[in-house]
Amino acid sequence: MVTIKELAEILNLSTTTVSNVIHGKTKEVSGATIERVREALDEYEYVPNINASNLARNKSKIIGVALLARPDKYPNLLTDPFISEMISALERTIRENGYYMMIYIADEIGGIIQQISSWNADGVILFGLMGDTWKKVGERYKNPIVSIDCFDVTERKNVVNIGLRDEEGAYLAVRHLVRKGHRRIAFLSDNCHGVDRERFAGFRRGLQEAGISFCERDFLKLMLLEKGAEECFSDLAARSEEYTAVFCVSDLYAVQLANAVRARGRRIPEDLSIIGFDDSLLGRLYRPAITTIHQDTEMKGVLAGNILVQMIEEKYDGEKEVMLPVSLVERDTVKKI
Amino acid sequence: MVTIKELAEILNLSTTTVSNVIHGKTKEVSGATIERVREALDEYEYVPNINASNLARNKSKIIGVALLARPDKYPNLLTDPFISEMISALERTIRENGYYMMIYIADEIGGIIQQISSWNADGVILFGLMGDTWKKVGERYKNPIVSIDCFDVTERKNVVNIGLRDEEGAYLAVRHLVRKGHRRIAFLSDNCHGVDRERFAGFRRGLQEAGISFCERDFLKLMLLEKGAEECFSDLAARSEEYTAVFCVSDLYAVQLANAVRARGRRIPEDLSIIGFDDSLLGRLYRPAITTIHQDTEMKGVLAGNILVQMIEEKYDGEKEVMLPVSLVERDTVKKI
DNA sequence: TTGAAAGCGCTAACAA
DNA sequence: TTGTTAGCGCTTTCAA
Repeated sequence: MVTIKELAEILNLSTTTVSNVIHGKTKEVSGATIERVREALDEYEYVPNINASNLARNKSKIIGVALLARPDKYPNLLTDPFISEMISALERTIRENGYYMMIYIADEIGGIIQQISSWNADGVILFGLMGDTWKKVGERYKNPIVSIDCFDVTERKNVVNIGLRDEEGAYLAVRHLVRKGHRRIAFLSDNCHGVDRERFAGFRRGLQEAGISFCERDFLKLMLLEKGAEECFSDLAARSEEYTAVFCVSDLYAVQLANAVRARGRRIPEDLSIIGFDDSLLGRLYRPAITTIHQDTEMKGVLAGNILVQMIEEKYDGEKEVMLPVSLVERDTVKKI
Repeated sequence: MVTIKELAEILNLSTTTVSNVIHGKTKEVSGATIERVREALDEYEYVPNINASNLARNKSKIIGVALLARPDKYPNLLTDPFISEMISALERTIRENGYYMMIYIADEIGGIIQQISSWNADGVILFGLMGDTWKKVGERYKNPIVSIDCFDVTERKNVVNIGLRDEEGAYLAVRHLVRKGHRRIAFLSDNCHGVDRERFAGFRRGLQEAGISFCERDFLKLMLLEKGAEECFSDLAARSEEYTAVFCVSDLYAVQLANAVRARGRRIPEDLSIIGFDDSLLGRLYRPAITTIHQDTEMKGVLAGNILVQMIEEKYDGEKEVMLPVSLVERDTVKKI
């Protein structure tokens, strides 16, 4: 692989000149020289060494995408339809902006920051953080950050959060169920933090508005870590028989619950109504198609990518927090009773 | 961020010594010095600059994962359940081996090689190449390559392919259908290259063995690019009425076909039997669960990652081609007639 | 057991 | 319009 220096020698030019035409800074280069350099670049198949460039510029063109893997979730994070839809959009956006994506997955944020700093990533997209994890990041990483679905965002400059009206989404779901005549409604999730806390709040508000009381057992909690997914859902399917409807915090869960319920010989939605969240590919393709709260997952990725690039290039002047809208998508898993 | 040089000054040592203890080359360093350096590393929160290290070592610890995006497929490659399962396994394997994954997606291989060379990736995983695309890569990229599902692999050293008994898989599928009494069987795919060519061959062999003739119209060809997915599948669902069973080259397609068929008021498997390929999450969660040809997608990713790392570290002494087995998974979309 | 110094390939301030 | 040169932070050979 030729280097700029070698090229310069071959052409009897300085590295500066060669470097300049490579980068299109040709205002002060004569047409003839440009031509000569271009030809040589082509002939010798010059390929820039990004590491060297990064080192010299103290930039990297890398956008780190950090996913916090909660061990109680599925081990294959990228397999989750919601995550993969978002990552896919993110990847495309990053690439189209001329940056490179590097994915970091770990179960604690410290290691991630380490690696991101090591690579000198120009910016970071953070996903799945919750609580005070924030502080650690803010202290140790000084480049722009876009977080997705985070809360309690710090006041730090250079941090933008892309969120969703989670509370409203869950509220809409419950309201829909209530309007369809349901009053015995359960909430299904694996935790009560982050977005799920918001969704739970919206769920409660929906019940309250309808004058329905809530007690702890109405929270169908998934213990994915302790038992397998299979058993978990089977247990909850049994418990769900006390209800006429259950609100699930994701389409993935909705589908799995539906299967477990059907495995017990009950029908969806005749015997149990189910409503999901996300409007992911899985829920759309499943039959009966999952009634759900739509969020524009792709938009989340695109926005996150674009905003981060703008921040990196110091062109961003939008809000510190962007809240994406939600909407109800009526499909086939909610029955009027 | 402290640098090694600064640390060396602070400690009144040379950069060599500091670097040595950082890398555990402590055979020739006194215990006291080791202690002092370690403490300083900690106190000043030293973070290595990987770019500088890469430049000096002429290595990168980057494994490039190149996906060729065929424009006639879905735009969001990572959204395909099969791809995302594999990438997920790959990511984990790469990470566990101490490497970093960089994804490159493009619709032509030239650009991908460029970028991979630019980053000086230690090795590459190639996915979805077909035909002579191979040659280009072999000529221009000299580090180890692991390809997944490729054919006509070059004789070049340093190239290993992870394949699948695709032909056998399709054959098993057809044999299963035949044993269940089916004789009017269609083949559904979007193309006839790469793995799909093999699967088609296995399909033909299965028919032949059963003394069933094949004519061109039995190839249900998806034209995803020209029309939307919706319309495509709707068309093919109509055409499928001439058959009692169709073999789909992926579970994703199987599910979509099933939906289109059901949208026409026909039932699966009562009116049409469907068999898929991959055994992906989607097919497992769908109801009726898709009868399919299992391939160990996760294993593909894990193997690809591990073998590539071994090649990079010059420890690989296995075959140039690894063929993973397939098996039939009977679920609920094939009826005996 | 420790250190000096060259060099990895590129950028950019400055000089000519 | 073009060239000189000093880094960027780290590794590694060779010398002390």
